Amino acid sequence: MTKTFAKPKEMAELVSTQWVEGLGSKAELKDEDRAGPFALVPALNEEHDSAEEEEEEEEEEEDGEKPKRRGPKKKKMTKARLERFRARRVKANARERTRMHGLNDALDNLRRVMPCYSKTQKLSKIETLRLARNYIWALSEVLETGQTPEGKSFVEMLCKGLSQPTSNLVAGCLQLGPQPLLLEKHQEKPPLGEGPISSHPFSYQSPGLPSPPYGTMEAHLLHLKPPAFKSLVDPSFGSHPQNCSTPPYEGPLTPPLSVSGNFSLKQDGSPDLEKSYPFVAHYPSVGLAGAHGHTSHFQGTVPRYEMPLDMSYESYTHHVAGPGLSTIFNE
DNA sequence: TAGGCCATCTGGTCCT
DNA sequence: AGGACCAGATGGCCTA
Repeated sequence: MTKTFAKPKEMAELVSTQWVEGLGSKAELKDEDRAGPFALVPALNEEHDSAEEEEEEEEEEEDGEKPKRRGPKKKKMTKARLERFRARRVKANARERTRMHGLNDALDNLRRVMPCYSKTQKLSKIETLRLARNYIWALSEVLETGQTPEGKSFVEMLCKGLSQPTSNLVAGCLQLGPQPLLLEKHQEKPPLGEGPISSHPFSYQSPGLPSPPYGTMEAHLLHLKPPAFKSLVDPSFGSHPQNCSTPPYEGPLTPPLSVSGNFSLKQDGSPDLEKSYPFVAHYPSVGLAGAHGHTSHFQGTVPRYEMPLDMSYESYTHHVAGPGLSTIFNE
């Protein structure tokens, strides 16, 4: 990143004060290298060159009649060695940057499949890893028990060990608050296609409810880029021709999963898409709940949008979000 | 202003 | 020898 070199003037000043003694302390080395491109500008290094030349002269003298020093012989930093060292360091730095960028890309891909994802409100690295751990754990529970935990406990599972702001973010994204949920089953389901849109059963927004921290639900939906679960089943997916960095993730951002239960089936075994999951959730503002300006109370009815196992992601998004948004999903 | 987060540089270690 | 990986150090940016 160019961030480090955002202040060329300061960098030039740094460079002008370094490298008087060849390989100096770590701090000196670092400052020099931090100068990056500037270190390679001859004009900035003139005085260092002269210092190095002196060293070379000293080395020549040593070969003469001067008494030899005791102890391990320190290799002098000749101009050539210095240049080799610098070139090596520059290359190593570039590799390290690339490596870290690959790591960050991978982390970003991980963020995208978390239950709450926002380009604008990115989870920190450590919180992403913690949430991922919890998410895996929660999904494993679902697989093992065959039952999806009730909404509140699912959020609790997800938020275990997370910081308060992140917990609030997750709860906000899932439209569940840190307060106990009051479940009611008398609310009417909104008509499919008219009502609120959900890309993820957790990230439902009722009409009149506060927007998710990342903005409107539609804005959130714009992040979605299926092909459905392709990366999970296609071994060839993920090969990257150029370098070892993680390939860009193009799968679904968050696998649909029901808060209220597993994929519900009608009596004939066909997927029941009509069921809704009504509840009233209260979550008053808590200390840090305003991490993303999401501190209000809400009440709502959450439709039970679940993707049946035998349904393609495209059909699912079409069904849930209507033709318009499913076009966005599947473009 | 302190603290959290991040990008980058660096030297050490291990491996090929 | 050179690359990958790692952890420590450092400084910048942002926010409460």
